[in-house]
Amino acid sequence: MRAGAATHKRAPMRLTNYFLPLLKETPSDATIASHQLMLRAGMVRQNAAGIYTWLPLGHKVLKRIEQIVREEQNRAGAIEMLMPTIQSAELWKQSGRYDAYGPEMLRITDRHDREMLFGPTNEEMLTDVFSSFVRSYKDLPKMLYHIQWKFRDERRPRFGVMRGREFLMKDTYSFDLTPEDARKSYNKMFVAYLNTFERLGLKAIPVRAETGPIGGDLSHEFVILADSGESAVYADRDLVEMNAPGTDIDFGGDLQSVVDQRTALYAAADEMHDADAFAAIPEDKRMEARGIEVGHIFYFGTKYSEPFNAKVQGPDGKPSLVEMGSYGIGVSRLVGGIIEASHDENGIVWPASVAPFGAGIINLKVGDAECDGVAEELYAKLSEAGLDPLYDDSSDRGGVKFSRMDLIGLPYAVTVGPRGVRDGVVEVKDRRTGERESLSVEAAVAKLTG
RNA sequence: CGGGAUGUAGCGCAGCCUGGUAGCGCAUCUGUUUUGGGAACAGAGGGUCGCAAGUUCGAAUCUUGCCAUCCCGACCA
Repeated sequence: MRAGAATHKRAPMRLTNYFLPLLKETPSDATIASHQLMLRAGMVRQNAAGIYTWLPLGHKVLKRIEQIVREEQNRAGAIEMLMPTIQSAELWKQSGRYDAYGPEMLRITDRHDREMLFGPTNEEMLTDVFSSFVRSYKDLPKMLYHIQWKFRDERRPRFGVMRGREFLMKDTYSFDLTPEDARKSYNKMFVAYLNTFERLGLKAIPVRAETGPIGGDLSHEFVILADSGESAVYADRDLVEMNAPGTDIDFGGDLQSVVDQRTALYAAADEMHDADAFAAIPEDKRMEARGIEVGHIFYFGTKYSEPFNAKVQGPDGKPSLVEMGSYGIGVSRLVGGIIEASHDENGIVWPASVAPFGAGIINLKVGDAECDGVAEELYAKLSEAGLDPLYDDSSDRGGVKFSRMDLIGLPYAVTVGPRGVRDGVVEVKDRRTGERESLSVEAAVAKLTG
């Protein structure tokens, strides 16, 4: 993306050339804030229950989130690839999940009447690919991931993109020789997730999750705190206030202490909640909140390596099944999740890291040579600094422009009007705080890019 | 999948009970005046009333079936 920015030139993003179909009134189908705001801000359009078209503004945010997720996976040593959306039923029969999955799986037959399905996840497929190439323990450990659309035919899709049927997900799969090594992979993802969510402007906490037949403590859900969250979360306040380890952490080093530091503190969702353990926390540290699950990591041992006979030869010459784990992040769900965690009565408040545009430029008197000149100058300088501004060059009235910028939630709005221009200033408004200040063009650019 | 509700213009809704020319607000288009927080006036366009059968001289309205969407619950990134 960085490299692309230098070579990928495009015309200035003027609102009059953009495709931003806003809604003034809230569609009656939407009941939670993120869904309402995504529809009103022209980010998505529903095509069927739980299936959405990503309009330009929503698409930009989706891609920015995806890119942050990608960068942190790469940093942790995971390797990107891409598997298909449509899978053959054969693989799923081999793992036994073709029958186990039930009606949530969208089943399709092709023209030759072969059984296919729209993948709800990719354990089978990747284990199959992996086992067909890897023979030696020397090829381990490996973490492979892809970011791909998936489909789960939910009984009841709802909450817009937060619980859609078609959704974009990042899923990583780890392959190790021993359970001890698998824990190291698990720890890498644990840390990568903390850093990822912090970069996304979110407060995400790892909560203990059900581990299934494998047992152990190697399963965590990452939840973000928001009033509209679907499940109750109980946690030690110290955990919530803890910062992410930071992207300069050494993924080649021992991460156990970093993980222990967090898992030692109480945090659980409804299903795993232990009232006694929670009561043991000092009262002022106890926190009950609502949470939205945005990530899930877990170790599942040889559950899939067994049916696919994914074995490697160890140093002792003996073949052994690979130890696996899988690690998901709901990328499209995060778009809604971030809005749930960050909005106000006027609209969305994007964290700068995922905002569709870095700033908005509002020209209050389009056609006035001086205003046009200052707005163009601002646009050029902010673009030059890589801020990717959106220039509102429409002939709408001021009030319309202001409320529109508030709705789409860009971090800053810079207003250029005849009054300010006369005095050599523009007005910079911080979307989050609402603070406004009059600054010279140079000072405004410095403030936004500094 | 159980329970509840709704489908009428792009969006939000009224009309249905009691059958008789399909309406309102916003948005859109034209014109004039406006223009620093969702402008005013004048005019215009836009609808197989979710679909299909039925009852009737006549159905948005009554009956039956189907489809779609949403809400609450149980389950999931």
